[in-house]
Amino acid sequence: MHSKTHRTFAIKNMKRSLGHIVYGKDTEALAKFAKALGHPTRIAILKHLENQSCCFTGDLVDVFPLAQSTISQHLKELKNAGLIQGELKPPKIKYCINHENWTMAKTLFQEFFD
Amino acid sequence: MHSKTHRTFAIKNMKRSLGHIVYGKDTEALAKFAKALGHPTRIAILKHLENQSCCFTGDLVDVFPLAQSTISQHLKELKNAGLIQGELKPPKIKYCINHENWTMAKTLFQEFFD
DNA sequence: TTTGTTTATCGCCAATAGACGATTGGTTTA
DNA sequence: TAAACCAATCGTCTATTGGCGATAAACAAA
Repeated sequence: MHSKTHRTFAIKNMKRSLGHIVYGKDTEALAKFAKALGHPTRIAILKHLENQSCCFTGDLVDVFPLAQSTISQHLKELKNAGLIQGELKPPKIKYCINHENWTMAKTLFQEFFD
Repeated sequence: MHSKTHRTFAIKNMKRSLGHIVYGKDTEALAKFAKALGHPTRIAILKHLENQSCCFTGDLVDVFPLAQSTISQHLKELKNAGLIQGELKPPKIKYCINHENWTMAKTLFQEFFD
């Protein structure tokens, strides 16, 4: 019944995390965005995208002293968080800010900081 | 000379990360704040602090279904990021938002999102 | 001084993250 | 078809994170 990845616990120790805690939707969403922003390379990539409006993976490989696979990995995480989107522009892939989610993130941070 | 925690590399493979990349101050700062916000429990703790204005570790242990040591760890990370500060109020410790850095973070996110 | 209360730290473990090189897959162009 | 190009994915490695219980440290009160 329990997920194999989590320990069981004695009843008298209840209150301990059973798997994981569920937070409000906004809390989860904000944490997800923040996590994606929690690496300087990804911040830098996004700043670059804001200037260029769009760009290709190859451009970034030239800009940052990182392996192509590493850049690709960061782009994947930004995409998973919904902050960017990739458009097939053969033979390249054009990455742009996802403005809808960008606005959502902006609003969430705004509200959070009052 | 190199930190032991980083590989060396062949000269012909230059362009690879020598230890780590140095980004602009704002980029680093923003990533650091974002990283601290990158866990829903820490978001929830901060929201709680915003409401309460201040609180003790013990209060949080009652609010969240997490071990005292886990809460303490999250508080430590928030403190390291500068988002909160602890005031000795024996025998307890009162945690509050660090308003100076809070404002700095707010501004950085604001600027980042345009 | 001893006891109780509160919080931080330690040690451990599983899971995740971040970096790399190498390989694969898809699309053009020769 | 073959060759070239670009980006994603795979496999591996190390470091970090997040959780826990147990222990230590700090201080108040008895």
